[in-house]
Amino acid sequence: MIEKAILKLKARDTLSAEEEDVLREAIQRSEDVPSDRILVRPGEELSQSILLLDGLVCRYKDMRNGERQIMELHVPGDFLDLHGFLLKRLDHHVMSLVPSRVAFMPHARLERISREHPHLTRLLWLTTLIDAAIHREWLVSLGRRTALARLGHLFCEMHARLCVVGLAAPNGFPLPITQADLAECLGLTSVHVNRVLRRLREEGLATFRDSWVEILDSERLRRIAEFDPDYLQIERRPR
Amino acid sequence: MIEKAILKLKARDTLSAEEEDVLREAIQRSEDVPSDRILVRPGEELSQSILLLDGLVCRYKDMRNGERQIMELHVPGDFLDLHGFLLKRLDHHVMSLVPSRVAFMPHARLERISREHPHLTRLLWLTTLIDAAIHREWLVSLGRRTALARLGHLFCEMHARLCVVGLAAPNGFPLPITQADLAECLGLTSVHVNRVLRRLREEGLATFRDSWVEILDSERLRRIAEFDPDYLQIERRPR
DNA sequence: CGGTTGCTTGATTCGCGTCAAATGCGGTGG
DNA sequence: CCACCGCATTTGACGCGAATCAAGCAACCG
Repeated sequence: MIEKAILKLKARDTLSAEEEDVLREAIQRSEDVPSDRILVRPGEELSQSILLLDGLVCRYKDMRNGERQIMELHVPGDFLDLHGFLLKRLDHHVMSLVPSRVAFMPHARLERISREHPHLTRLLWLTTLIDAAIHREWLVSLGRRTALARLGHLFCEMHARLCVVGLAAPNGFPLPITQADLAECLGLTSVHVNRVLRRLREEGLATFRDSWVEILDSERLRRIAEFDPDYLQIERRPR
Repeated sequence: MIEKAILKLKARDTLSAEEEDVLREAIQRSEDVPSDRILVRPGEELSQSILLLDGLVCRYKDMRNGERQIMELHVPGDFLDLHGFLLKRLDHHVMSLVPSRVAFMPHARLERISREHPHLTRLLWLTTLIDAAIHREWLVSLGRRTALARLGHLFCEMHARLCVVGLAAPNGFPLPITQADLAECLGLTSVHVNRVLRRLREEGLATFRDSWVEILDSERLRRIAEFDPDYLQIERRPR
């Protein structure tokens, strides 16, 4: 059930059989959620964290005028609100973008893991550090990259992350969201995202149709987007 | 020596005398560094983490064309690269913006803390989660706020964070950086930052002169910037 | 089928960038 | 003591990238 989360951890360090068991046992139950379901609201008191088993989920903040900024797209194997274990209240929304499947881990279990399994705790901590690294890379996108590079970078990132959990093809991956959703990730409008997608297509870099991203020229796309996957920490080493 | 770090933790949870001792003992030595000194380079193998005792330090990434994006400003009491404990290599630079004083904590000590002091470990983990929360708020700034609101939000954030460690006045705080540095935080140019600072001044919201930010109308500034301090988690509660 | 949602495209506007030059000021050395 | 320099700040003129406004189209669906 939580195989993708295990894959994600094993891409960063070795995981003992015992640690794997502890994780499996900490999962309480799983549940299907429809599209556009808000899973966590800002300020809500939390007593469990949510693991994404299948689907696509985002975290976002909204502004007074109704605009949104999506801060991360979550793929299967990601914890959606592991930071809620210590923050207790989130500063943002967590929402499904497509019908998804999630599982729950009570904070009491996480607390016990933090007492009894230091190495596993460090690995969980690590996953929140990778989230922060993704935030930082998005900061660079919003602050310094052109719209074309932003889109290209997002495509490269999602491809790399989906590869880790076995959900990407060699040159493409599913991305079942609208152009408006993309705009909310990238700090743009949907109209401009549409124009930039056309340019990516016309220049033979990538296409986005029928909820699928096809990367046509990976080499050139990475160069234009200045994509360097180091920040994703996809490297097995003792942590 | 590490009083400000203690203050920072105590603003989020209670810290036992024993935990405080453990922290003090884990500090190896301290050192003065001049302005503009690079403390950590991306990719460099790390074996210790750095705590900022005094001064001002930033983390940034740079682009091929020489532009920079600053991702966080660090105030005394902050760890500069606690995430390096598990990441082992950073994806960005850490650089002093003014003459500063830092202290070092070997990763071996952190590893031991993670084995022997679960609650203290959770508090250290928490500080990295607060860094991530700051990243998220900056994402909203760069993605959705106007230049005026970005500047206002940064001023509000720095004031709140400096208050925690006792370095702010009721309506102002030291900010010894250039307008060009501000621009690199905010995804703007120094020319535009200059114009927007003028507007903040003319509208009676805030001033920035002689390395000092004076907040003239806190109420209105917060409303314009849509600043809500919840994301900084300045609240004592069990973690 | 009428209504909704997402995509596409054109015309226009505007916030911020770019380029350039002037001003101010602390530091330095003759 | 003053000429000079380097750096940060300030201001103006102009240009560009993305937003805004608006309209048309295709697919889906109850």
